Amino acid sequence: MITGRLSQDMKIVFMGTPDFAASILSALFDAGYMIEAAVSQPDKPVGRHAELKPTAVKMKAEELGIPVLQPEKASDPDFIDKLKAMAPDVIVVAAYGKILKPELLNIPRYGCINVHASLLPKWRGAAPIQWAVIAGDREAGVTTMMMNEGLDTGDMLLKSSIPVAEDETGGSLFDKLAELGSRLIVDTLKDLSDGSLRAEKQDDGKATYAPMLKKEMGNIDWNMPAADIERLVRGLCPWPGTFTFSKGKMIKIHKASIPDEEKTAELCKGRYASGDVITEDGSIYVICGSGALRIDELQAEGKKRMTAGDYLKGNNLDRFEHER
RNA sequence: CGCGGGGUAGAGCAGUCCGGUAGCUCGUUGGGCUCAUAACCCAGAGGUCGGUGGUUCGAAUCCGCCCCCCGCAA
Repeated sequence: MITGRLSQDMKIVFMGTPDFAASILSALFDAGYMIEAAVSQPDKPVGRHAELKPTAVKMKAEELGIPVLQPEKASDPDFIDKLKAMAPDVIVVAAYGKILKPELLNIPRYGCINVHASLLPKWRGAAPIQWAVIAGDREAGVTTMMMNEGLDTGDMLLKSSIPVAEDETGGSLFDKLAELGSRLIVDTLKDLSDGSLRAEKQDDGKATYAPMLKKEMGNIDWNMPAADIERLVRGLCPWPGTFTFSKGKMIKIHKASIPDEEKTAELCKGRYASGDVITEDGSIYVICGSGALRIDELQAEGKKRMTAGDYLKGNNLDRFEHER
């Protein structure tokens, strides 16, 4: 493994917040880059007793001995001054979570490079990974780009893709893309120092958007086709999760699958309405707008996650509702 | 001090309000029936009822404190 001296001498400032970003930071460190500072969102109260929890990037940076900055606003004058004083050659941004102004984008000599977890221009925005799963994309990937003022609209540098597995979840794809992105950013910086990097404009006409995930998105509408619901369950797993209601109580759906055609035909033969539940032999089947869904793992209020079989040993179900 | 649910047999639950032999379903063990079975029938094993202190003749149950798990909200 040969890393050019020039690249190792590049001064980098990193900006990012969640796990995905922490992986990227880790990769840069392992590749031997000088990281002047890691910028992350302020700690937020999290958990059952509203304790302050450091971001994934902050924890990783502290572990690696990299100074951490957590400005309330990325446009904060003091913060901008500090960045300027560091005189970074490049700023690497991964899921930082805030729009960056030109004032900041123009600080580094080579500009700001973003690692985005989609094959741009597809899935611009906050939650590209989950949307790829929800939409049933056959392939997903990561793209590095030169940042501009828009939302993931910058010129693309390198791109890398992988197939989406049949049983892919938001979480599993997240892990794969974090790995892929880690390699891609290192390659990108290497090409940058080689001078072999070429930027390519995005085709705005083909752009799609991946808006931030909201809890409410996980409220299952049983009138939807079973296949769509199954993808939604996978895409929103493990966060924010999908759920439904039974007898006024919320039930989380952790894992679901599509029964084979024979089973589906048998289930849909009866006079059932969307949301009706059929239980047999330790399995839970729900009638959907079209087809039926088998619930494999679920969780009742105040209870732990369990298999359908375990749940049925002490509970019964007749219907799932869209509202409490 | 954000709101709330829960901890009872290997698993999932009931019983707690109104103290009085610890129960259900599944699993498990042995036996039976059957051409056969994951099906059916019979029998059995398996619990210091999260911990601890108190009230009581008597506590899973009532009261105090502690530990652990989980949902909501942020």
